[in-house]
Amino acid sequence: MNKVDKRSLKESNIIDVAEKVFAKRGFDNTKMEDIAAVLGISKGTIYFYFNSKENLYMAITYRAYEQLISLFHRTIHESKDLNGLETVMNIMRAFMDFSEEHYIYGEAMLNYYSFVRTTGQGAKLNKLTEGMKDSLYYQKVMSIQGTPVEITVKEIMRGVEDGSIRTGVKPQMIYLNAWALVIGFMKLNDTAVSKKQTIMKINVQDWKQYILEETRNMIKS
Amino acid sequence: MNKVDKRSLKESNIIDVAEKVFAKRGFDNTKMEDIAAVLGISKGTIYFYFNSKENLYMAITYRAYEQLISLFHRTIHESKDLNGLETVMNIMRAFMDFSEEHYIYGEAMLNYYSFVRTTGQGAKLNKLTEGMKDSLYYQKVMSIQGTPVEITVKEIMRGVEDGSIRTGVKPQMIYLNAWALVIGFMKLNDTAVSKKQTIMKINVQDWKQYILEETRNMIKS
Amino acid sequence: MNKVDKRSLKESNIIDVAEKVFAKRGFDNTKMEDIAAVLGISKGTIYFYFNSKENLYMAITYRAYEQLISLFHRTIHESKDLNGLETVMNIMRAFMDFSEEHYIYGEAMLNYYSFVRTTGQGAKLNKLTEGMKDSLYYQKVMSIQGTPVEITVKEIMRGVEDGSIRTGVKPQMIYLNAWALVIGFMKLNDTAVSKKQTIMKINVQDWKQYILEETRNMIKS
Amino acid sequence: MNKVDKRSLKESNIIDVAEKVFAKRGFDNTKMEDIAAVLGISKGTIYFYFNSKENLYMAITYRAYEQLISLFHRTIHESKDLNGLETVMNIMRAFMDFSEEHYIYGEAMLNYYSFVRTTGQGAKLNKLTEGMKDSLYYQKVMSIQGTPVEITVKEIMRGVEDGSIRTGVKPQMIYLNAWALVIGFMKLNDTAVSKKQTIMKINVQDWKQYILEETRNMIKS
DNA sequence: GATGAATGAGATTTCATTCAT
DNA sequence: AATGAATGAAATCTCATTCAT
Repeated sequence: MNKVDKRSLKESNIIDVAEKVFAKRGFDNTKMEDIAAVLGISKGTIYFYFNSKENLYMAITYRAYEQLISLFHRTIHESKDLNGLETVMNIMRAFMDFSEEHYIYGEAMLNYYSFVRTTGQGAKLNKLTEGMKDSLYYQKVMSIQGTPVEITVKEIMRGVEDGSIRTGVKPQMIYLNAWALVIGFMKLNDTAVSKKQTIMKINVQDWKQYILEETRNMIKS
Repeated sequence: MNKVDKRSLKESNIIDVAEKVFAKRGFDNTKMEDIAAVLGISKGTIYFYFNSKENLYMAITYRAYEQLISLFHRTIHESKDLNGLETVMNIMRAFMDFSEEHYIYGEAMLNYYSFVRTTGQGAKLNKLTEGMKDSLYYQKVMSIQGTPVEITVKEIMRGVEDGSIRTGVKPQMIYLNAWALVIGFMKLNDTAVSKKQTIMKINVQDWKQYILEETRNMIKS
Repeated sequence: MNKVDKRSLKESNIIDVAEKVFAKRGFDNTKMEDIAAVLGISKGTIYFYFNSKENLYMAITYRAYEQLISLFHRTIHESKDLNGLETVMNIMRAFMDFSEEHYIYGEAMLNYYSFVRTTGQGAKLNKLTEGMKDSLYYQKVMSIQGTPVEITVKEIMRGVEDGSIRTGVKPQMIYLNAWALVIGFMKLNDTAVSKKQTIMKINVQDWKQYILEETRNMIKS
Repeated sequence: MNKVDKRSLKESNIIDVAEKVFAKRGFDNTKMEDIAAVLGISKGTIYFYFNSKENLYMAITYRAYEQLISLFHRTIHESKDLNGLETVMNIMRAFMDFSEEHYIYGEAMLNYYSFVRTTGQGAKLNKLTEGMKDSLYYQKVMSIQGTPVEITVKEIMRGVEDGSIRTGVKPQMIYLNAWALVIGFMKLNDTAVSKKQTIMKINVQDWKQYILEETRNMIKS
């Protein structure tokens, strides 16, 4: 294994662990020490690979986007024989599963999105600070952050063209709404800690099913 | 003014300010000092009225629920001549406006809900710690936290009875879904900091309108 | 004793100690902890009074200038019956004694001077950083830092007028030269640590005497 | 090129760069990494050639003395037809130019001198620690550190003998005084960073001239 | 009731140095 | 010889909380 591979393998290992620890304790309540301890290495080593806690978090964010994008691509590929509506529904189902499985990814992407949208307000409102913008990972995320919408919007438009999705609603609106639903589902379900099966006496899987069905009704032509 | 009134007036003043400061900077990034400074009093005084930062936050949470409940009651009262569907839609609209106006309340209620639901998992994901459960405000919130669902569910059932709302979906499911949508709207819109008018090229008010319309379609009979 | 007095007394106590510790170990090698330990208080308390290590150092610098100025004033006052030359010589002798007694003051003033003169070069070359400029003490020092030269120059001019000091050399040049000599004397003698009586087989007090005599020869008319 | 030559060439390269970096940022603010980066090599390599940061600094100190000595020798050689006074003045001028050109050398020599003179006081005022004394470079510097004085003193004595320099002042005193002036000039001018032309409204080159003239007056017979 | 001084337990980050390869 | 990953011992600074007055 060459140096580059070795390095990125190690980085990857660190992210693997950091992900879990951040997911369990939250960003502010996680100490670099905690992550290092789980890894069995020293704090210094983490700083050798990532230059700050924020940057490490940003690396996770990058991975979140990468994985989401690849998930979307895979889903689209697998749905290539289906019409636009079915494809979009498959994407949304995949998105929900993804959020359930990787709470931290959902969080990270939301965080990034808010940060970018509200930045320049001065203070440190987010876990992210202005200085973050110089980080390499920040840049990398910036470059791919728009992809999920783009590719989904494309499928929505395909659905409109093939007549499976209704006209009159902007594709972005559909995406936004779906994302909001995923976020609300994730937050109320709080998949970070609990694997509780019910919420307000409603079975979580039933709810998920309901969300998908209603979304379908909402967008189908 | 008697002692009790004087005390609760002062408490109220502190909450007023704390609310704004927490809303602007977030819980972790807000120092007790910051709040004291805005109030023009000393940190010690805040501790005299509230015993900890968490408890102060819990007081805000309590107020959030109080206000939401009173808003729901008021809305129901004003809709007493309308059918169930219209009433429920008015409640939801009120909820969305409320979240837009008081981001921190939305946050606080969500936080509380997650905490209660996931507690005992050992994690300190939430801002709230186990010790919090002994707090007076925690107890107070506990006692009213179920009210918004309850009264909304009642209206949904009225709608089912009067034929304006479709049958076959549990009222709780409807509430849950609406709440999820409100949360997603609030988080993506991030009304804490920005007053941006658009998001992903979508006009925020249009989106709100769309959410309400679609929710109506989803639940009407 | 009122609050203000109490506070400034405490500040003064801290400076007293910090001065000695910085003098003994140097700025970089002194930990805030060291100073706190000698004072028998906690680090936090020092940060309560001074906001940073740099600012504490700046407070010492301010005191250095204050004391030097008051020394110069006192010397001038005591020399009011003497001619300009004698007065200037008394000032210089006082300056040398001052540097011998308070090495750290000499250092601090030199540091400040260099910082101001060379600032804007970007990097952290000095113990002082750019951020320092916002510090209250920095401002205070800025406002009095020119005084020693000014009042000395005035006496030099008096000497020129009363015929005791030669013409043809700018008063600032005389001051600069004297200061350089004081610095060189201080640095080679290194009065921070040693109380050695000789240097290169030369008796330190003889050397001091020599410096003063030669300076007199240099400037007398 | 044999091994020894190759090694010392490499060492020399490292010193070349280290010199500049230390000069620009100061000892404490310079990281080994910085030096390695400029050299385009790894930190490990620097440690292969020098055993510690201090030792590297000591190597610079050694070079400083070497170069100063060779400069003095050269100057004396070139002044062999002049009398003692002129020779001594040429030495001093050379010394001043040297300090202006290589601030770090002036610093390093002063540092070493202070360290040797004040050592055993327990303090860690200096950049140098007690452990340093075992270093090879420390020993090497020790062996030549007295040379500049010695050879200058010899010229001063020649001046006394040929009648160009006044009697009654110990040659060491003259050297000490000149060195002090060079140090003061260097520190106030702070030639490490600024190339400012004036200081306190005095033109730096005029001041240098003044220092030399006055020194001449001080020592000539 | 109110103040603000004091605390102390961290948290992030830095960096000289070591060492396996 | 050279590398660069890894360490670990600090050091600065923060802030919720306490408490004497």
